Order: sequence, then structure tokens, then C-alpha cells
Amino acid sequence: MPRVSDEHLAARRQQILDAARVCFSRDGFHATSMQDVIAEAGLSVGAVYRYFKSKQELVMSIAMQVLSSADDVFAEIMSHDPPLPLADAVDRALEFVDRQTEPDGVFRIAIQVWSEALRDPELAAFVRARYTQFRGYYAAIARRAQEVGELPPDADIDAVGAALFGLIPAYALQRILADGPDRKTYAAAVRTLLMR
Amino acid sequence: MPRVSDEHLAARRQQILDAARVCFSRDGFHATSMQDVIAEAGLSVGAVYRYFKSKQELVMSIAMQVLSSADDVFAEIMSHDPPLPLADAVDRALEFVDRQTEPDGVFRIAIQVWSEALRDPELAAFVRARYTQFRGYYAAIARRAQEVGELPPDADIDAVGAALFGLIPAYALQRILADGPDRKTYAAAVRTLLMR
DNA sequence: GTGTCAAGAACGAACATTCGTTTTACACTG
DNA sequence: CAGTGTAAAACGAATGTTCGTTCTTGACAC
Repeated sequence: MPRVSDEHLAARRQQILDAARVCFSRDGFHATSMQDVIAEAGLSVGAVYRYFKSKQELVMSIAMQVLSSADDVFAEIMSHDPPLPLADAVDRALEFVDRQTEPDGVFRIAIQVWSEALRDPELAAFVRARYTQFRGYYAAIARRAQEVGELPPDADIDAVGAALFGLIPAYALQRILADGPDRKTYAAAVRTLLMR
Repeated sequence: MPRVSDEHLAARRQQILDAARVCFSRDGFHATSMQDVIAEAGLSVGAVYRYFKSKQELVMSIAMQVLSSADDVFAEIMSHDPPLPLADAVDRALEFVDRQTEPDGVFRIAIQVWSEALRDPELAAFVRARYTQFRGYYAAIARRAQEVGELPPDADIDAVGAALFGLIPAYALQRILADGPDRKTYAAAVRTLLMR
């Protein structure tokens, strides 16, 4: 189909991305061949290579989609005024994690992205930027918690933000790899630790 | 060289494992070819395949070494009587993490193991067992903290253990992928959160 | 000689990617 | 509104490389 609408092109591109996501989530970046993606998309080799010039570009695109998928959640958490108590702010993120640790969720791909970022500087830069941003959200929450007296005046806000943020991927990791406690139990534990 | 001592055989095996570790840490499991390992070990194809019947077996062996490397640290933490305060127990583990997030440390490989475990049931079972055990250590620490009144009597000990344990890989992840705070800062933040 | 160990050539499968060809949608012509 | 040209889009066989693994061969200790 030549001379085709922009919508058509965008749809095709998304069709390939969707297929890649299915394959990557199921088999991982490395065990997925381009043939697998091509078959899943129901297209031809040439078609896929028209939209993505290499497998690496496909991986990068999926990684960016995956790492960006948490933006809305963090934005929602940040939007509260007065700010959410710390434990609640963590709990909101845990809800997201709970949804996304399912077989089709983003975390199975996110773990692979971490692994890939060890070798791919472009990906590493992206991961670094994103996670720094997320941590910043939690630092902002911590700052507001400090303002309402939930944290002591001399607390290192950025560090507290880092620790709070860390609880999120930590929960995901345990859910996926180590039969961790369910969300409510984990959230209750966080509450216990924060109780003062 | 036929008829060789057991020490020789064990040394050869370790020689291969050391080479594999260097390669895996530098290039990752998938970007490392058997040829790379063979060259790094300074051996021949036949020699390596005498000691490991497949690449997967090599990966599995390295993964087991890496996931077991934290045992001593946890044992040390557990050995204190009276038990360490919670924040100190976390800080001990952070020291280990600090050492092991260096380029030659175990965490660069551990992240890959997580990724690989998503696809390899044998590896997944091993990871699950190990991390469940580590979590158990922290639950034990939490229990003793409860006994001395550092935690409320109705706290869910296993869950608190999970949350505390989670802080460890969370710190590692941030150090490696996201310019996280240094150990002292992070530990201070944990202390702030636990302060009561 | 016999058994053990190492060497490295050789093998087949699978891989990402290229490229020449075919198909298709649309613009333009009369 | 037919007919036609054309360039974009899709196709898929073919390419060359690299991979993990096997196999044959030889060396040396006993």
C-alpha cells in the first residue's frame, strides 16, 4: 500500500511494537529472533525493517515504552494536596506494581531492561534519567511530609526519597522472583516501619 | 596430560569459571560466546566442554556462585547477640552491596540472573530459594527487634523482613543504574525512616 | 599398550540483515 | 470517469556470519 495515511503508518508501527512486546515478554530480548517478532506481527521481514532499522532499535523503543508506563502513577501520587502520607504514597505505587508484575505486565520487561542497560550506554542513560526522575517524585513527597512534621526537620530528603522509591522495585522483584508477600501485607510492613 | 590429580581437575574447572565470570560480567550472558570464555581461560574448545557440558551449565554455575556470595554477610549479621538494631542490620548488608556493585562485583551478574530466571525454571527455582532464605534472615532480625521492643508486638514479622530485605537490592539497583546516594546517605535515610 | 586429557578442525543450525521483486494506492491525464 | 504512471509499501528468498556443540586426532602418564 503506497501513499498511505499517517494513521496507517502509525498503526503499522504500533502493530510491530505490540508484537515485539509480546515476544520480548514471553521469551526475552535475546531469545526472541526478528523472525519471531515478524511472525507475531503477521508481516514480512521487509515490512518490519522499514519501520525499525535494527533489532536494537526495536528493543530501545520497547524499553522506552515500558519505563515510561509508570509516569501516570507518579503524577497521580504527586497531585495530592495535602500530600499523601508516606506509606500511602508507597501503597499507590504498589498497586501499579501489582498490576504490572502479571505475565503481560511491564516488569518482566523492565528487569530485562536493567540487564541490557549494563551493556548499552544509550539504554543506560535512559534508565538513569527515568529512575532519577522517579526518585525525585519521592523526594518531593518526602519534603512535603517533612513540612507537615511526618519527618524530622534535619532529614536528608533526597536520601529518604531514594529509600522510599527503592521499596517499589524491591517489591516487584520479590513478587516476581521470590514469592514475596502480597501488596497489603507489604504495605502494612512499610507502615509498621514508618510508624512513629 | 593424562592421569591428572584431582587438584588439577578442580583448578581447571575453577579456571574456566573465573574466565566465564570475567566475560559474563563484562559482556553479559548472551553477548558472551563460548569462544570468548575459551579464549579468556586460555584453553581449547575440547577442554572447556570436558568440564561443562553446555553454556547453560556454565551460566547456572556462575549464577549459583553469585547468589551464594552473600551468605557470609547474612550469617555475620545473624550472629550478633544481642541482635543488631534494624538499621544496623541493613547497613551491614549495604557494605556488602557497596563492594559488589563495582565493575567486578557480583551485582552486575546478579541483575542478569534475575533476567535469565524469567525464562529458565531451574534458575528461577534457585533464585527463589535463595532470596526466600535471605528474606528469612531479615525476618529473624525483625523478630528479635520485636522482642526488644524495637517493633510493635502486632507487627507482621515476615512482611517486615521482606520490606527490610528489599532495601538491599533496591540500593544496589540505584547505585548501578540510577546514580543513587552513597551508602552512608542511604543508611541515614533508612535510620530516619525507622526512627521512632 | 591403555586410559585420560587436551586440542582444534569441522558441522549444522540459527541469526540479523540486505536487496531485488511484486503489489498496491493514489495522482494525473484526457 | 476510465486509463495509466509511479513511488511507496510489502514481500521473502538469499547472504554471510556467528553460534554452540561434536568429533577426530594426538600426546603423555602409567
